[in-house]
Amino acid sequence: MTQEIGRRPNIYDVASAAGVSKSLVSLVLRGAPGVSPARRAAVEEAIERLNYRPSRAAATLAGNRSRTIGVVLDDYRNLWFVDLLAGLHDQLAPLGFRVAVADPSFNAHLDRTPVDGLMSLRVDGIVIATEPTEEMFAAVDVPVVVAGNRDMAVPGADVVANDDMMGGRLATEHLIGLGHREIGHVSGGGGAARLRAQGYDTAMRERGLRPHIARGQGLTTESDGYQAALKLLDESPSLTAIFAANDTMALGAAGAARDRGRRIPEELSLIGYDNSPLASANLLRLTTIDGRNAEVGAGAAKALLNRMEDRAVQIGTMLVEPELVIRASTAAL
Amino acid sequence: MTQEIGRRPNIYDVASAAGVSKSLVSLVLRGAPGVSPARRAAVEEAIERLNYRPSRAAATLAGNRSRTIGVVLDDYRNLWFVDLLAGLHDQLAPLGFRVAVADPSFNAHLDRTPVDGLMSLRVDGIVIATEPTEEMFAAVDVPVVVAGNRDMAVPGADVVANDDMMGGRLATEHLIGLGHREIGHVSGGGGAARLRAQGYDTAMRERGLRPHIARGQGLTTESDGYQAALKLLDESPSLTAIFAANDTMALGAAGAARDRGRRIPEELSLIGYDNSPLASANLLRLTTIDGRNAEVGAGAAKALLNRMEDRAVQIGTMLVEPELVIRASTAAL
DNA sequence: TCGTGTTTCTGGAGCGCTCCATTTTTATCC
DNA sequence: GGATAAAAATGGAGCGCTCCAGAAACACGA
Repeated sequence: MTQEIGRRPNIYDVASAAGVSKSLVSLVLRGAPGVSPARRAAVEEAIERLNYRPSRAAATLAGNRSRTIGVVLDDYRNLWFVDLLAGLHDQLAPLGFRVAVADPSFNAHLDRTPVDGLMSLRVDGIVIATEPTEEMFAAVDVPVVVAGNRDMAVPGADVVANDDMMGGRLATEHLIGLGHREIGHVSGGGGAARLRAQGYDTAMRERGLRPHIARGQGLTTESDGYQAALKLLDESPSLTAIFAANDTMALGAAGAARDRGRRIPEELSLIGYDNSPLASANLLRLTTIDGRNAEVGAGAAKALLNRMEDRAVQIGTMLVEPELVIRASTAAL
Repeated sequence: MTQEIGRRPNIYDVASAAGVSKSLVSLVLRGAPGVSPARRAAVEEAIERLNYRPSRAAATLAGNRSRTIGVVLDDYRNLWFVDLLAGLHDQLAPLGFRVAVADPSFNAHLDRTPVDGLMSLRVDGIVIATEPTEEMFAAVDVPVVVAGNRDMAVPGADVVANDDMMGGRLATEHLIGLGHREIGHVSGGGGAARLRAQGYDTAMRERGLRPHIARGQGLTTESDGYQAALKLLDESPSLTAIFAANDTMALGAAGAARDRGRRIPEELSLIGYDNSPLASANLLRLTTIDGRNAEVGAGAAKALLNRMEDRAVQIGTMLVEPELVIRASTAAL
């Protein structure tokens, strides 16, 4: 036994324990074809016996790639990303790729942007699931796709998103179809919110209805939704329905409705956006727009994979069609 | 210019651009003392000019440590982890450590447990913020702390958690103090829930009150809370208050109360646990127990740091005192 | 001016893998 | 059975850093 105690086993330890070369161990590790079943079994047995865990650092360094896709999130509290990650994961994991999320309150002491952190990890691709900024793209030479936001036309970066404008229209037309005419919109900061508002605005004007939009102080949090909805209800008491730019803001709007004594859906219809876990909560049973984030995630994965094979291929912008999910927060007037 | 195009700059490129040795660049990178200001500036300028991003893979491999702490989460939908991460981050980031979260729906294709993935990353420590299982500890030779769960007495692993039993008692005593006598408890799976139930049970029995505990089908989700609360309300209509094992289940319980026509807090007081972002939502204004997860995170970070310096030091179990946060979901009987 | 101590800087070795060219083994056919 | 092709296995080079021992530069008192 040449292995000293206290040292983590490496690929050579496994090789000698299995009676093969380190290269063969490497092949087994990567699931390469063309390894005889007998040797493969011997290597796997040795791995198990030694409790060997390959060093990703060494693999990344030697292979000049990490087989990891980085995801930049914005806020854990807004749960729209959960399905996005699931969609990414489902596509990527079978191909041996890992998904690494960059902490939203990212390691600012060490990097200027979350993307820096991912680049120093040598990720093979990046999904940006937050408002993109110019500086994020500064030092990136791997495929990038922006998910869920069509705001920024980044040369060379694909965009996969749900069609927010269509979703805004869908939500609004659902309410109009239920007989509502006085419909308010609770909006927030950011590109997706802007497009949703635009869809709302178009749908309203097409029917000759007057849009009422209130925007919260901050971005798209519950309290922003609460404040904006309060404003809407106070300034336009004749409103019979509210479309909120996302489910979290819809939760805020539901609070505002309760505080103004407006029962949902009897006295006020409410529709959200994202079909997040929150929307299915029994207290809300929120009618919402499902942006089909799992499919957005899957699309982002495919875009990345395409571009990793061939940098020239570009899908440009891919839009996923959103769907109306009717629950109990909207009712006929 | 010796740097070929198309290749990422490495430490040698920076060194020659700055007219120093690679070792000096390494020192600057790590913020080491004893580098003259002039050289430091030259190196930083070169880094900037070349858009250099150090390879963490190489640094990890060479240094035999990643300066990263891994966190194992269970479910992104249950937001109690948000403050925990913040607490960890605040302690660790100033010391140059990164925080890496292991995806809950972890890369099962590649690892047997989320911990495997972190070990192959060569993290310097691990925080387990989910139900620990035996196999998680199998191949781990770095400091581990279990956060938020006291269930498992793992030899050699510190435990930092809020005092769930005390919290359960606090919640129950708050309700008793408001005059409630018929108090139900909505519980869930997992060790923390068990302790909270125990605190509830003790507080009830001490006052000679009969405990009513309902447990959902699954673990601790909204729908588990909904079902359990429905059962409670239907089987014991005389209940005037419900203590839910966490805020997510309390959301479910609020739904059940609404569906049974019990207004909160007029006809039913409701108290949750965790003081998650959900609890402060205007619709709920949920009275809850704040487990002070940021402090739990900070404590976990300190425990890890201690043990990284000296493997023998052990804090054992550290309990953070929970606090009652009174909002609007509980009222005097 | 020179020695001595201190601060600053440097080159070499090596971390644990992957990739590639090459060698060895096995299978196939005449 | 031997030549040839295909499959399986191997050794060496090198990825980009950190760490360490030692060299160079500098400071200062005798």
